[in-house]
Amino acid sequence: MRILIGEVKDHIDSEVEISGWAQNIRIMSSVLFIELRDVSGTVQGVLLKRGNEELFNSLKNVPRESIISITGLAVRSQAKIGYEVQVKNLEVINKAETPLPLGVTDKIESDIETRLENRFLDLRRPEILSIFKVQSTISNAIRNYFVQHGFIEIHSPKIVAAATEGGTELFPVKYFERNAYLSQSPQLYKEIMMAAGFDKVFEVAPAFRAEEHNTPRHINEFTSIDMEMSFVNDEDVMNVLEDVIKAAGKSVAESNKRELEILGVKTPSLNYDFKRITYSDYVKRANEKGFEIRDGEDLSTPILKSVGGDIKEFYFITRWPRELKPFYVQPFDDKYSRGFDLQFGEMEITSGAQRVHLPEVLISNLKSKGLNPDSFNFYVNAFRYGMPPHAGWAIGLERLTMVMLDIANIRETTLFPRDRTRITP
RNA sequence: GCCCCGAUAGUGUAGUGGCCUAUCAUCCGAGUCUGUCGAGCUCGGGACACGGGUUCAAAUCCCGUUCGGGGCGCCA
Repeated sequence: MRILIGEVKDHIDSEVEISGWAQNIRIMSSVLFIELRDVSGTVQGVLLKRGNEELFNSLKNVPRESIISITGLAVRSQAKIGYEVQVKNLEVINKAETPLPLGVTDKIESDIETRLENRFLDLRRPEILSIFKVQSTISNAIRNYFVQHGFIEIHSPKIVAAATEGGTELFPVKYFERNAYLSQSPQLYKEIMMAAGFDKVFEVAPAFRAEEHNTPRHINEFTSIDMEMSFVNDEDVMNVLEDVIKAAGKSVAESNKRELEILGVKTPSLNYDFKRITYSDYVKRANEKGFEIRDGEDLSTPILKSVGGDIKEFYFITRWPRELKPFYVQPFDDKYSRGFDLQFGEMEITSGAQRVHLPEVLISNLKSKGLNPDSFNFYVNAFRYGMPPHAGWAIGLERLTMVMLDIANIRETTLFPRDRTRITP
């Protein structure tokens, strides 16, 4: 029975079977060492030449990263980690070709381009694997939170007919004899679920944005963690969001000690109240820092970097001007809305809002954004026959992973990023 | 979409008009060495993105193409 390499330490002085990638084979005149790696770690196998000549000599032709299975005695030794496996039986299951397009254990760092082109090799590196182990913890912690709080998980369509918000470009797809688009957001559908009476829903799914952006924080397909709740306002869902982020941080701190160590990242400590800063206050701070921005203008990247750079923690920007937010965001007064963003420093992690629930407000908002309410009938109709007040938000999973692990490029927190020019692998 | 920068062995780099038959490391191959190390040592292998131009002479200067990185806009 194969055990994980990480479990070998629990089987000292007994026989173990381990399988994985031979990341390094060091051969001396009469003894050789094989470093074997699997998802749980690495261990060294030792083989003496005496009595094993044939096997010993055959290993001289086994390239790095070949798949090998070893059976042998786990013993304490002078190996760096304090124990090793004395090889009794060794099977070369699948030889790797040489040279590797990317050295898995080389001390030389490859460019992100080379790494993404050979992502399966890049992902073998413990640091890179650790990023995605942490990401798994984050999404599961958030999922658990929702499930424990009575949310219903939904799966909304990703092929849609209409734009969601107007602003963002969509990817067109051929849908038999008609034109359709890839969904940029489940926004309209999760609101319809409030009209359907589901009360609290969440969805973890891809979102597609056809913007030709070229930045370290945008990709064209990302994972959106969406939620929507009925009979609540913007403040309520901000509180839920704060709880959710803290639950994720706590879960990472508890279950990813080894990964954080490998990544050289401090355990996320979220033992503070997330500040609520109004948009207008943010504008004031920007002006104090020498930017010339009037109330009503969008917050530019340089402003977010400057003002947000002073706040190296999670915080909300609330009460955005109505004209900067989509039609479905509930007005606060004539000028401002009940829309908010969750930021970390300069980075927008979440966008949320209390939503419009009265059909006449929705229609007037659509018109004032230059959209035709008729083309949103499937959505507006849901508001005509009993739509509760509701609010919700959407987290960018890759961005949340970035800020939790202090990673600068979103491509690092995406398994196979889809950016302006990359659609393979 | 606009602006800036870049492309040299499998990988990461040095190179600033002749000293380039191109540096170093890693890697790959051959040999050597009973123990922890990023193991060592010896020998060998492998590259100037593509197309055009300037020049006696181009990896190096100019133009175009392709690809990549970054900034801005936009957003998660």
